[in-house]
Amino acid sequence: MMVGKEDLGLSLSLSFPQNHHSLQLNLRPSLANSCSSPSGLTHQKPSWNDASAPSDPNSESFRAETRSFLRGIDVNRLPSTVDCEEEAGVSSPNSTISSVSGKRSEREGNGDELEIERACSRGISDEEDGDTRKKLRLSKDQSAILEESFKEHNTLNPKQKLALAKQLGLRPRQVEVWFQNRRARTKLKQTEVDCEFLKRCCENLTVENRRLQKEVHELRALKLSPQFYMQMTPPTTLTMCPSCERVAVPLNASSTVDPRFRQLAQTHHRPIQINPWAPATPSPHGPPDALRPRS
DNA sequence: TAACGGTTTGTGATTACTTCA
DNA sequence: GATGAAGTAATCACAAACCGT
Repeated sequence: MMVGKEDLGLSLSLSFPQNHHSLQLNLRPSLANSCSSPSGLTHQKPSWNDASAPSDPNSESFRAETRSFLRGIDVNRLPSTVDCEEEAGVSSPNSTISSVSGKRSEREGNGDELEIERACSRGISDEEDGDTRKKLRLSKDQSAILEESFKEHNTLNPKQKLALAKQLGLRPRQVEVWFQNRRARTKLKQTEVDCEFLKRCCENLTVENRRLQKEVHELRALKLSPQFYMQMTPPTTLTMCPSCERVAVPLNASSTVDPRFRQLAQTHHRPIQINPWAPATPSPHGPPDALRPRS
């Protein structure tokens, strides 16, 4: 994780436990790729139906062609002719160059929302008319407002989306995409946190398991010794440990008790460290949100 | 120290698929 | 069961930050 860089994205809704300063997220897919998803589904299928498109959508040459094709086209070019056509339901030969393309835009492309989209688009293209525009990056203010909104509700209803878009001077689709990405990345990060938590749980349970096995061994060894029965305190003096509900031997028990047994009795009621975030020292932090019992 | 090029990270956007009313 | 809206998962592409030379 970069230190000097602002983390506007994912830090707000996540509480990191002690000793867990940062988590590295590498969302970058392998470049050589063809990486199909684990489920074997293909996600690379382009949606254009242009007859001139390369035959194998997954081939490297196809990608190269696509890239070189896109290179001359501004990805963030705001809807001018092509996009307006798309809003009207006309399909583009290359949907990736349009920020309002696809099914979603078709369903959104009506009524007030469309009006706002058009208004926003007009406004921005006026500003950036002429030269090739770089990939859009939201301003700090825009990001901050989106973050605030996300903290309040991580999904938006259409009204909220429109209002937010209007407030930020963005298209509703952009707001929607921002929220989608934000949810996805929050979830991803939470998954990593949960994974880390479970790993620590597992480690602690392994340690505890070893300790208990050792204890069983020791008890078995004592059980085999005849002295064990002779020197045992009468059952009436046994008490129950309130925490672990095992039979405990009072520390002031008869001095005639086998010292090995007494030592065992004194040591076996150590508190069991349950909190995986603090294997050595007690931590005020509990488990990650996702692992807390939900009400 | 500045400049430069390669690498890594963050993020806007798209697409295919799933879920649910 | 069919359909459409809204969501998720996976991925791409690019800008910016980082880093070694």
